[in-house]
Formats: sequence, C-alpha cells, structure tokens
Amino acid sequence: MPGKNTAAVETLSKSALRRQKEREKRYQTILAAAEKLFASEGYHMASMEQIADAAEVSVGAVYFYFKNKEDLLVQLMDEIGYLLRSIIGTAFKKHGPNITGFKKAGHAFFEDFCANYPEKCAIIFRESVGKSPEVEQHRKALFDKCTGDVLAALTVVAENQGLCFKGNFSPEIIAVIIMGIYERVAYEYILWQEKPEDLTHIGRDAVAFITGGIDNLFEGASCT
Amino acid sequence: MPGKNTAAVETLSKSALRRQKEREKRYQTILAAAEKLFASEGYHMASMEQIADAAEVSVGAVYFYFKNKEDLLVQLMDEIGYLLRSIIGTAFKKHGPNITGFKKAGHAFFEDFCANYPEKCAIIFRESVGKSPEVEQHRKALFDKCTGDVLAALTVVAENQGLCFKGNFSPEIIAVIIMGIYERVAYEYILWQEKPEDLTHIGRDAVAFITGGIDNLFEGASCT
Amino acid sequence: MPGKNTAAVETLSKSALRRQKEREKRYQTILAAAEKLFASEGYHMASMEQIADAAEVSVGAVYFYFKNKEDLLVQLMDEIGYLLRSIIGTAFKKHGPNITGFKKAGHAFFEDFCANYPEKCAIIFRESVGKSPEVEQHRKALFDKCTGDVLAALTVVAENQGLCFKGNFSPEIIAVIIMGIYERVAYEYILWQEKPEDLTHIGRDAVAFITGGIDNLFEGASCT
Amino acid sequence: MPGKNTAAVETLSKSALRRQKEREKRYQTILAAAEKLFASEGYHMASMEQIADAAEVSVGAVYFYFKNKEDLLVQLMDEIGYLLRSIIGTAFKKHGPNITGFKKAGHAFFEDFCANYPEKCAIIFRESVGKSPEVEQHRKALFDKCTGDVLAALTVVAENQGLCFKGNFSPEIIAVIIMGIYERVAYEYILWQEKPEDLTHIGRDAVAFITGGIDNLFEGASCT
DNA sequence: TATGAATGAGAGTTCATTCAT
DNA sequence: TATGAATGAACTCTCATTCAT
Repeated sequence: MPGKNTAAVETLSKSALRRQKEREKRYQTILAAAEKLFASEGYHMASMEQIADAAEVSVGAVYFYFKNKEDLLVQLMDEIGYLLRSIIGTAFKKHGPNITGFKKAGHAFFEDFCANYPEKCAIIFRESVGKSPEVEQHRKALFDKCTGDVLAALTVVAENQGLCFKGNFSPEIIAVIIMGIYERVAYEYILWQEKPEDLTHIGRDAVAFITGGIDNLFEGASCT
Repeated sequence: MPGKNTAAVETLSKSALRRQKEREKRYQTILAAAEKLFASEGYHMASMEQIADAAEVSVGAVYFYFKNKEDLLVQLMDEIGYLLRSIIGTAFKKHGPNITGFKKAGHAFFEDFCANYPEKCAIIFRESVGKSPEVEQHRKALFDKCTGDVLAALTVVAENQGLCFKGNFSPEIIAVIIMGIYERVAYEYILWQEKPEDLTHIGRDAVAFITGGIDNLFEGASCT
Repeated sequence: MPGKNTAAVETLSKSALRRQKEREKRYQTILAAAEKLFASEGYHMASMEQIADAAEVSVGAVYFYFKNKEDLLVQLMDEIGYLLRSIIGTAFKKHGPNITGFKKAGHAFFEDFCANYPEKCAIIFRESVGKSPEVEQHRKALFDKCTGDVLAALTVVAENQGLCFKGNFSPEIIAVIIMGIYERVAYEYILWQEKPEDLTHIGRDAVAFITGGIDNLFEGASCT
Repeated sequence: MPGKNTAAVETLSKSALRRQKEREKRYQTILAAAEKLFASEGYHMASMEQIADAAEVSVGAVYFYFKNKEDLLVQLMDEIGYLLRSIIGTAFKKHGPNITGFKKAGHAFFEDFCANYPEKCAIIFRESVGKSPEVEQHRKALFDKCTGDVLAALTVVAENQGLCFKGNFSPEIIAVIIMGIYERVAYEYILWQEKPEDLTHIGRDAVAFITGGIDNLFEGASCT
C-alpha cells in the first residue's frame, strides 16, 4: 500500500526533518553565544561553561555539537568568512566587473559587514589571532581566500578595461595590501575607537585611496 | 677630604653601577627569553617556568623583575615599539623630510626591522593581539604613536613640498592605512609565508603603492 | 475448539517466540560487543557509546538490556563463568572421576577455553579485577564456584581411589592453589606473551606439576 | 680561608640536604596516601584531590612530585616491588641456596610481606591489574623480575643439590606457576577473606605443595 | 636579591545515565 | 521497544603567583 508507506515515510521524514532543524538551531544558538562571548570577553577568558550558560544548554551539549573550544572558534571563523565573502562578492557582482564594482565591494565591507557585525569583526580580526597553530592556519586559509577574491576582481577589472599592471608589479601584493587596509581600518575604528557612525566616511576615504593607488599601477593603453 | 670622599663615592658608585648593570642584564636576558618563547610557542603556551628556564633564572627572579606575565609582554611591546620607531625615524630623518625620506622609512621597516627581527614582528603583530584589555590598550597606544609618526611625516613632507590634501581627505586615515599595509605585508610574508628573502622586493612594491596612492591625494599647486 | 485455540496460541507463541529470540539475539550482540571492547580497550576506556556503536544499536538500547555498565561486565562474567565451568566439567566427567579426568579437565582449560577464547580470559582474569566492590564480589563468587568444582573433583577422585590427604592438609587450599596456577599461566601466556600456540605444551607442564603435587599429598593406603 | 669556605659549603650542603630530606619525605607522604586510598577506594575511585587531602598537601604539590595519576601508581608498584623482592631475597639468602631457603622465602612472602602489608598486596595484586597499557607493562616487568628471581633460586638449588629437571620440563613455567600460587593465595586470604591470622598456616601448606611438586620434577641422581 | 616548592582556583573535557519522542 | 540528544557532576591537570628560606 503506497499510501501507508508514503505516510510512514512522510512521518519519518517530517520528524527527522524537524529533528534536523532543531539540531541546526541549537548549533547556531551555541555558535552565536560563543561569538558574543569571544568578542566581549576574549577567547581565553570565555569559559565553556559561560558559553553553555549563554546558549542555555549544558556544557555537554556544547561538546556534542563541537569537538572542543578551538573547534567552536574555527567553525565561527568559517561562518564569518563565508558571510564576509558573500557580502563583498555580491556587491562586486552587482555592479559589474569594473572599477565601480570594486569600489562598491569596498564600501560594502565597511558599511554592510563591519558596521552591522562588529562582533564578527572582533572574531576574525582580533580573537582568532595567535591563538593556536590550528586556528592560525585556519585564519591564513580565510585570508588567502579573501586575498584570492581581491586578486580575481583586480584581474577581471583590468582585463575588462584593457589595462595591465605597470612594470613587474605583482598583483598578489596589491591584493594583500588591500586586505591590510581593510583589516586595520576596521580594527582601528570598530574595535578600538568604536566609531561605527564614522565608518561610512572613513571607508570611502580608504576605498578612494585604494582605487587611486591602483589607477597608478595600470599602464596607459595596451598591454605588452 | 675630597679624595677620600671621591674614592668612597667612586667605590660605591662602581659597585652600585656594576649592580645596576647586572640588573639591567638580567632584565634583558629574561625579556629576550620571553620574546623568543612568546614568538615560538605563543603567549599563552609559554609558561613562566619555561621563560625562567630559558633565561637561566628562577621563577621568583622573573617576578622580581616583572610584575606578572602580562607585564612581561607589555615591557616587550614597549621595547619593540621603541626600536621600531627608531629604525623608521632614523631612516626618515636621514633623507630629509621629503617623499624620498618617506620611501626610505618604508624600506627600512621591511628590510631593517622585519627582516632582522621576525620574533619582534611576531610579538607586536600577533602575540599581543587580543590578549587582555590591558595589553590591547598598550597595543593601541603603540599603534597610535606609529600612526602619529606617519601622520607627522606626511604633514612635514606636504608642507615642505607645498602640497595639500585633496578635498576633505583626512590625513589621519591615510596614516592608519599605511600602518595597515605595513602590518599585513609583514604578517603575510614574515609570519605566514616565512619568506624574508622576498621581503625587499615585496616591501618596495608596497612602498611604491603607498607613495603612488599619496601622490594622488595631493592638490596640484597651492593649498587653499 | 482446540484447533482455533491451538492455532491462536501457536500464532501468538510463534510471534512471542520470535520476539523472544530477537531480544536474546540483541542481548547477545551487545554482550559480544562489550566483551570485545572491554578486552581490547579495557573496561574503563570502552565507553557505552562505543559499545552501542559496535553492537549497531543505540545507547538507549544498551540500557534497555542492561542496568548499567557494571551490569554489562557482571553478565559477561556470568556467561564466561558458565562456559568455563562447562568446558572443564565436561572434560572431567567424560573421563570419569579419576586422576585422568582431572588432568583432562586441566588440558581442556588451556586448550579449549584459553586458546579459543582469549577475550573471555581477558575479561575474567584482567578486566574484572579491582573494578568496583560489586564486580569484585561477583568475581569472588565465580572463583568460589570454580574452586568448589576443583575441590569436589579432588574429593571424588580421592574417594574413588581410596586415598586421603596427608596430615591435616586442607584440600580447600589445594583447590585455591590450582586455580592460581591456571589463572597465572593463562595470564602470562595469553594476555602478556600472547603465545596461544605454546599453550598446549605449557598447559601440559602445568597440569603435570599439579598432579605431581597432588600425588605427594595422598596417603599411601587407607584413610584413618 | 678554608674555614670560611668550608663553613659556607657546609651551610650550603646542610640546607640543601635538609631540603632534599624534606622533598623525599613529602614524596613518601604522598605515596603513602595514594597507597592507602588506592587500596581502600580503588584506583579509579580515589581522586587526586582525595590523595592530596590525605597527604595534607595541595593538588598542585602532588603534580609537582608525580607526573600524573598513573605515575603515582607506577612509582608505588616500583617501591612495593622492591620491598617484596627484598623480603623474599633476604629470606632466601639467609638460609643458603637450598630447598630450606626456598621454603623460608615462601614463608616470608606470606608472613612478612602479605601479613604486614595488606595494602601493598592490594596494589600489586588488584589495583594495578588492567588499568592502562602503561601500568600493565610495568606490572609485567615486576612479575618478570619476580619470576626471574624464583627461576634463579630454583636453578641455584638444583645445582647445589646436583639435581636436574625431569624430561623437558621447563623451569620457567615452574617459576610462573609458583608466582601464580603465591598471588592467588594472597588474593584469596588477604584481599577476599581477609584472614591474615590464618595466613601462616595457609602459607605453609602452599609452600609444602610447591616443594612437593618441585621434588617430583627432579631427576634422581646425576644430570645427563 | 634569589630560589623553587607550594598553592589552589579554574580550565577543558569526558561519559554514564536519562528521557522525551 | 528503540532512539540519540541532552545532562551535569566529576575528573585530571595546568600554571600564574606567592613566600619562607
């Protein structure tokens, strides 16, 4: 009887689905609690018990969802990295692969990412620094991806506008430099001076500096 | 009797001086041990006992010279900050307050500071990040000074060459940006990729980017 | 109507029987998984989750069939004890209540029990030692039974051959001694040296020593 | 001035010596506390905090003297092993390398070791069994030494009395058997029945059984 | 000044057991 | 019956800091 089977299957998948949802929800709750505490108290000062309390679960539950404290940080970095790249990537694609798109991506970093998620900034720019070899490696991987994104954008924009880099200027280094600018400006004005309200203006200046610097590096006309 | 007195004073001051020297030597030995261990093992993983062992003193001795572990890091940051600013400042002053001096200062950062003192890089760019409110505050102070130096240099150079910043471009932000570039390039190629041999070339590219970017910001002729 | 009833009863008992069988099977599967893991990882290192996984059931199922972890070990000891006594008892009875039967029983211990069930050896001779008062008590009970068996055999053999123990030699102690010999030889060559292939020879030497020792204790002719 | 120097040296060595003594004393105090608790509560049930409390030191002090809990057990086993072998070895040597010495050694095991140190019995015969690979290995090493001692004694006695083992009887196995007898009799009457008062009598029976068994194995006259 | 043994709070982690589904 | 997520007490172990000598 297919009806029965289907019903059974549906019942099963419904309950399984709900359970799956519950799991995902709990996972996110714990992760959110960890993010908040890592950002406010610092990675080392935030104890697993505090995190469990904040997430309103038991310590054991935290360990059910995450291998250990380090894993909590690493998963957090992954999620934040994904969000960051989405925000910037979306802004870039929206305006086409040209210098305007590049600028908009920069503005999105400051205005959409940093301003809205200061705690996520704290995690990737402060709390994940120098914590352990494992975390450091993960951080490098995240930055590598971002640098790669910037590099790819740079390349596409150049191609699109028929431009080349002057001399033997390495575009990779430019990508690293751009990341450095973003990172430090965010750190300075979000984590230190805590002036998110000035960030739009500041971010625009930073982006202007970057695009100005980049313009400088492009050959006038045809690539050789 | 001046002779006697002098002799006494001299004897006294000699022994006092020697004692002073011994103290200073011990202090530096401990600090050097801490630097090495913080850089190689990480601030948290390096225990006070390890540091004492490496410095060939007792744990108690470390606490005689330093208030606590945090103090060890803070003193280290101060010394490194002083050295860093000396190196850059010296290079800048040597070539006069012009754009060449500015470039030379940048080269000095990479070639004299980062390449020669990778462990000091590790301390100020990695191990002092997100450790505690106190340390963070100290780190901010250090960066503020450096940013201030850059800002001052920028101002002097502009004045000297009779230039002004375009529009309402904030020179403070430029200074922050420059620090960000230096910081990330050092982190990327000294702490992550461990390629000090490429640093001269990379550093020159970075400096070229910076000066190119700056040129862009100056008004053509007279300031209004 | 007996037919109907019988049919009903039969159907019922059939399904009940099958259920019973299923239960018994599960019980044995879990017990077997526990045996394997206790023997290989050690009682404390083997977690209930591991056992459940190995038995391909849920943790809850393990707790349905067994009160707790200790119970798992206790049931295991009971089953192993039963098997051990069966093997030895069967060998003894097979050859009649004489010294040959006694020897054969000893050979059976080494060649049929230890050689074939090294994991069961590990449980009763190693993993059940010093675990908890409850387990220890169970272990004592098991050893008491075995010692009792040996004592009974000893008595029967003596009676059968019209012999008595010399002086005031306590046959109980002889039984304890024999158990000790069996236990340590098994431990040494199965659990430590892992040489089951030498066990036949070694076992025969051990049994020879025992029977030699026993012979010594019997009075020449009539008991007084 | 030798006087001064000597004084200085003496003062130094005195204080160093006293410190050394203190250390040794503390070490022994902690070990004694661990022995008592392992024997009464069981290795796993005895927590490091309990041990520290019983020794009237802090938990940290226990970890200053011992690497970890396992180390505590291992050191305990070493000390007990040394004592056990001393007691038995002394008894054997005292009566010369003959069968009487052999018997006396056996009596010493029961009457001097087991009866006086039931807790040490508990450690080596119960609490060190199946605890961890490391501990098990240590236990094997201890038993190997004891078995080696028995074997050596057996060999010396045989040589001394111009006797040989019958057939291809392996003396190593005899040594293992003897250890098994000692172990189980001790376990049975000290750890289970807790009848140390019967131990003299029981031990003598056990030793008589052993020597009877051994006699059986010796060739009549000359070795071939 | 210098030592290094001692402290003890606190951390991360495990896991036997329970219970709503 | 069966599941497996959740619990939380208890554990071992670390290490910055202190202080009698």
